[in-house]
Amino acid sequence: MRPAPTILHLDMDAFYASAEQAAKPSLRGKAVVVGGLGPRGVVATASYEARLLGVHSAMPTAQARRLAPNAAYLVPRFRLYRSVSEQVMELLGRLSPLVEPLSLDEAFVDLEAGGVADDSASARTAGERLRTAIRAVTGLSGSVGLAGSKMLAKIASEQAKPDGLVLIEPGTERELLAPMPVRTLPGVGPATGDHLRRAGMTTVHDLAEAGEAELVRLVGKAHGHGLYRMALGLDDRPVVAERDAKSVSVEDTFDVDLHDRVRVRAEVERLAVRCVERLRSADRSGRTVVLKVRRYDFSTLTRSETLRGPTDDPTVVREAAARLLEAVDTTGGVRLLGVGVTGLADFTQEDLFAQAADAKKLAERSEAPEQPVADEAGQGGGPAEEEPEREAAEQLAARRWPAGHDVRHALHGHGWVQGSGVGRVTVRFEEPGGPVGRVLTFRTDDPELTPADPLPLVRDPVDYSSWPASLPKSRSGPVSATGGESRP
DNA sequence: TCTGGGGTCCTGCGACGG
DNA sequence: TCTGCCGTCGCAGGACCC
Repeated sequence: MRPAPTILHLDMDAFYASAEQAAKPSLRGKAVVVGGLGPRGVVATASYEARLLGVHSAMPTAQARRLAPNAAYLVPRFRLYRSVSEQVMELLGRLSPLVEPLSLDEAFVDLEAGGVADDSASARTAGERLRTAIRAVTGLSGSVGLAGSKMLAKIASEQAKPDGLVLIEPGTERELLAPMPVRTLPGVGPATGDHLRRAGMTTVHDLAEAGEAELVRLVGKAHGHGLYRMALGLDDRPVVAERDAKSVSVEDTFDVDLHDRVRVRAEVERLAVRCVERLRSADRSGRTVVLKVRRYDFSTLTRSETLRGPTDDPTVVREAAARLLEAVDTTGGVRLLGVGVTGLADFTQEDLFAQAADAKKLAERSEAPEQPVADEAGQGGGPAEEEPEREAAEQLAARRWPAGHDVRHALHGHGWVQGSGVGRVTVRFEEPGGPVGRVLTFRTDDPELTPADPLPLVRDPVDYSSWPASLPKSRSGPVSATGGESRP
């Protein structure tokens, strides 16, 4: 059986960096790095210009700065990326009712469910039209992979990057995969890759040759079985449209390790409250509270506690997290703290009284006198140890004027923050689609200057409300995504 | 010069109940 | 009553992904 190329994988090219370049005309064609800018930040996305200099995702920002000292360094603006992502996902939804988003910039589409005929030419047409539509609506480019399975479609889009389309013809899968490094296969990361290499396997061909039993012996049952099938080009995982989240968590890495136990506890409680806010905004509750601690030496441990029933009560989660912390040795310093909730349930009326009573009993049993902890809410929550006042003021300004964020000036109009420091903020006044703008500097407390919302990347978007009008349909095609029945 | 934040899934182990 | 077996649950850690 040769699966027809009806799975489409879309991957937006260097998504965050491209969105920033589109939003900021002066950055077009320049090296742009989006990521954490603090001393412990890492790169989320580098523009292709920055990649040429050796910068890549997950690299410490400090290292990127050495490689690309003249690149533009920007903090991520998820609101902007999310709005662009929604535009893209809407186009995908018009192609097929079966769309599986993997992240803001990636998704699988089941073309068959969208009634696209199951031949290569039709798939290719759909893919090219999608790329054209995405560019028209968002101003950005995306790469498309087409194949008979998710795995192969993803590999195809990887090959298509940047700004291309690759279709894997049915029947060529094994031949294509054979010479590829094992790391190409989804689920093979650094550890498994090393493991396999030590066993003498470096290519997908090697895996297929080794056989299922050997792979299971090496990497375990589930993984080995899956790996063997993938090596043969077999992957029948369906495109799944909706998936419920299984956990909610928040975590913070601190610029400087935390040593003060009181401060550590205060941070844990702050995180617990943030976590519950997220939980509640998703209308969920959860039963297991997880505390995560990364120590000074990067060793990470988790401690969890399962409650009697699901909760979305901040007090219950906060107290559980604090109890879990009691059992953790933090001498030496803490680099990261996280609080999460798993065992999610749709919010239901729960046994609040029993829960609160339980928490109280446990608290009494631990005998630890409740230390009054200062409420962090008013302190700006900066993850750093005590600092001189001036530095604190600087940090406050940096938070108010993050690099890359939009601003509006009463006189000069819309712009973005190029940088801030020593009581000054430098702004470039330009808009998406416009000419490169000029740079002006203001006091950080200039009353004329206010933070602003991002502008749309495309000013006069083409009307794609009836897209796609006439994609090749299969004769038995169910319905078009726009709802009209496809009757002969 | 180090290594973010948000997730998912799997494995191994001990406890527990039938 | 004791023992073995089995399935399930809770917990901790590891690997992986974007």
